[in-house]
Amino acid sequence: MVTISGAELVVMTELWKRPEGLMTPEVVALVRDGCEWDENTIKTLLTRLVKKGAVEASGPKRAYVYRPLVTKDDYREEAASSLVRQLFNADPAQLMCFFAERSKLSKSEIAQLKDLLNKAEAEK
Amino acid sequence: MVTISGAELVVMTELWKRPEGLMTPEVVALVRDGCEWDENTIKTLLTRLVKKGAVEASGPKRAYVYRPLVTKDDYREEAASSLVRQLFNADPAQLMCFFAERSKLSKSEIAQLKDLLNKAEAEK
DNA sequence: TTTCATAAATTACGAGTGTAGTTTATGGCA
DNA sequence: TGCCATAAACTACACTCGTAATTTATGAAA
Repeated sequence: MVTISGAELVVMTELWKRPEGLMTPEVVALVRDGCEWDENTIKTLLTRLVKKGAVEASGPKRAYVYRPLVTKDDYREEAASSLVRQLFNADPAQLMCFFAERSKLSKSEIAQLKDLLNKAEAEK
Repeated sequence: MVTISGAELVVMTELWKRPEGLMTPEVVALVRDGCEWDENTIKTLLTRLVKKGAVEASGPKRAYVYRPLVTKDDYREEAASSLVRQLFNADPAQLMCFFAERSKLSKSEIAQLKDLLNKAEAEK
């Protein structure tokens, strides 16, 4: 149950894209590509993520390699469950209906989803 | 884009259940039914919600009636979109797939969803 | 009319967040 | 071998949040 704040999530997102691990300048460059944060800001976020246990910093001093400890899938699970709990009566189906009704899904997405639902049904 | 914090959301949830409006003691009682917060805590949350514009306090002094200004549906939309943006590549279909794969949906829920998808498809 | 219960407002306070500036330590280059 | 760039650590600061305690104002009861 590591909590990741909004700004921290932006950094995590880059780390998730490079599971091999990244060094400070790379993280800074990647994050900077999407926003205007100061280098120090990004370093602060990295440090906080390490302190929280969401990221590990390994390797020699002055040349740390940062890697996510919390996986994207785990975090998705946590965040999605929390949303469902708070706003959709803890019932995932309600969230899905909500989206099915109001999202403009493409034909192929609809087909894909029906396929997944058929599989889920078959596994019962 | 009114932001509603976690604790505030608990209060909003009760207000959403009674759109007619509630007076302080009622809000306190309803919220207290689900948790152990101090009365003052709940009043603080109400005040903050009013200041944020998420709730209106109308009526005579010392007998305010509180009503949600932000609808539950709007807030669901905002929260769900934000989750999708941050963690699912801004693509609702990805969130739905995520749930379709890992949630234990009941047979009837699956049927309901397929039905909704068929309708969405027909409307294209 | 004075008092009391209590609704509303004000104040509190530590932890977390967004957003950096400042200081320190050090590996590599001149 | 001394200096500099810079990685990492430390400090900052206003704002939000969770969680209340305190103060003020007032309608109703005595």
